[in-house]
Amino acid sequence: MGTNYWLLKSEPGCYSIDDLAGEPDQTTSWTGVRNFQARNFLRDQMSVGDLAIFYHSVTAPSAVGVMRVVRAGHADETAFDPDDSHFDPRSTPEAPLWFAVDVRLKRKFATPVPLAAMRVVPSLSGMELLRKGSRLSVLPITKGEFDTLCAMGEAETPG
DNA sequence: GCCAACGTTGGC
DNA sequence: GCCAACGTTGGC
Repeated sequence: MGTNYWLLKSEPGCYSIDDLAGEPDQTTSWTGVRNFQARNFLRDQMSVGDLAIFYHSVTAPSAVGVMRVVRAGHADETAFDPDDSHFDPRSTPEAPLWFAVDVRLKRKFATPVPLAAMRVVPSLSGMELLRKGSRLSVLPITKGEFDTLCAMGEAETPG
């Protein structure tokens, strides 16, 4: 099975690409996802070696870099912690409800790719991200979409 | 099983 | 700050 491509959302006020860059090994567990469709992607579809776009939502919505999946789906430990804001008593170590993958920063884009810039690129028009009301925080993208976003992110700043 | 109410997400 | 869209919950 080949490499799959993903887009992972985070509000930078909660966890940004610079937070990831500051982690040991620039690696973290992508925790806190509490949506069943996104959970299914994390648990069932993401494999070691898959590549993912890091997307900042809400504040200056934009694609900001690339990550590699370094550990496949496993229980999201934050669901077990009553002091964590993502605590969910329905999830237990014996029968986890929520899952995470581990990701390592591959590179931060030279230039963030704003959502508005994506909207005007025809080859990106199929992305779920661009659909009005799209709220899925883990979503598959195609290799073509991934490559296009990378090219835009590494392009020289105009002017 | 339906559906209204509610809370959350997220662009603008 | 506003509001549209969505997922979840809970009454019936």
